[in-house]
Amino acid sequence: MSIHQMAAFADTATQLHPLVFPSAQVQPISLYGGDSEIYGQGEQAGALYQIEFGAVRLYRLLADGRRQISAFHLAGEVFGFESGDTHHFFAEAICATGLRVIRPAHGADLSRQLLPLALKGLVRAQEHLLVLGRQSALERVAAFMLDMAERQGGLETFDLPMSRTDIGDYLGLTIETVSRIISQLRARGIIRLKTLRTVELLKPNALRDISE
Amino acid sequence: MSIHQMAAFADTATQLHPLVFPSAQVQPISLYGGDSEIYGQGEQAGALYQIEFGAVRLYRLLADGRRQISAFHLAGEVFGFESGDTHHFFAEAICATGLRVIRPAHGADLSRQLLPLALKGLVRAQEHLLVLGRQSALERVAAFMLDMAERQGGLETFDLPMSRTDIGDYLGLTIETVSRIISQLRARGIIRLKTLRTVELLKPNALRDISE
DNA sequence: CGAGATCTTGATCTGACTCAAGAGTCGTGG
DNA sequence: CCACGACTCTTGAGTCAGATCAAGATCTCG
Repeated sequence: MSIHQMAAFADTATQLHPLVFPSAQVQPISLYGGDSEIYGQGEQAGALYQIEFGAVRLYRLLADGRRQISAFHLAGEVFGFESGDTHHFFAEAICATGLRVIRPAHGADLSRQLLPLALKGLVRAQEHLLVLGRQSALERVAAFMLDMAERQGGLETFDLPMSRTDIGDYLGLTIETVSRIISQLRARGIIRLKTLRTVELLKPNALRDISE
Repeated sequence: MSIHQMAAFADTATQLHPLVFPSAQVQPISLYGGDSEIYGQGEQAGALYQIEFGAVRLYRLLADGRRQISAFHLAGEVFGFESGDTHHFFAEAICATGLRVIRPAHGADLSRQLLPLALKGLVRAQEHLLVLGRQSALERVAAFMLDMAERQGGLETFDLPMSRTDIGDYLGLTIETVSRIISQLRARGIIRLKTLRTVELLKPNALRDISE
């Protein structure tokens, strides 16, 4: 999608999962190209971001460049809330992405709205700990495919907006291992790739069996 | 500590980090022996728990028994808040533990008090994702030792209330690997074990170098 | 002091990583 | 519309960190 197409789309975009933020200033949609930074670790926090279209990765880096993506966020989801007043992570658009920026009015109390989001994120992160700590490469990729399918409406065909490198950095695997496992799932007739980034689930239950 | 000693201590225990929960019923301290369940996955949630003394593990299980401890909680900390109305994890006392149970009054809104705790937990969990996804066994154990030391006041000597098995299930390692790494840190003069569960940091900066 | 649990150490194995080519895909410009 | 070039993805061969299997050693507590 070109920047021009993005701008045209943004004009007509509707708020997918409307959030009621009283006494907060909801700005028009900001556009981000692929691989562009939304905020960086250490930056001043404060705004919230709701994804209108596109996808976002949140990640941390080690000094030597090792990267762990802690979460992907898709259309409709909200991110950007922090503990303390600075960001603990990097946020980047994965592909062409439109964000609705919400800047709470000074002194406004959004805890009622944010608590459910924070708790949801906490459960998600803790479940991901189980994947990274205790599951095999095959189990990780299977669980990832199911998660992406469910978050895109549960259809049998869905997109992977992110690269194999991103998937590896999310699952704690190398790009080669991710690729090998995808090939294996393909060879076993469990998934089919319509394109490199479009997956068709042929046997979703086989994936469920694998990921336990 | 026997149950009698626990009871005697509980009578005089003070609330370490008092939380103000208006319109919530704060009950007397409940006592738990080592390895006793506080709540289970799927149980009705609702109460909050503040640790007066002792330590707690939160964990999830896979069908075949693999376990991932998502967090340890020490004296003064609060746990038990959930997304939705059922628990997503198991909570167990690690050793003799006293808990102050807080049951919010029906309809009470604690989001203002809980949001900072949930956000803190979220950052903690996401940082732990980096450890599990991208760090070596040596880096994991080093980071764990530093974390435990800091959370017990930053002294050079601190306790490990949990077993090697617990540490392994928290760090995504086997008990043998944890033991080997501890032996290696000992051989390098970085730590000393006063007892099996009491660690003395001889070179905390060496640990910091290892864990980056 | 003794028995069971917990922890340590050794030997071997293996799943995932690393290094190294190739193949495929996609956007660009002629 | 096609051809080029760069990037992403796949596949193969060899290696290694951590798992597994198997004893021992040490600790704890009755």
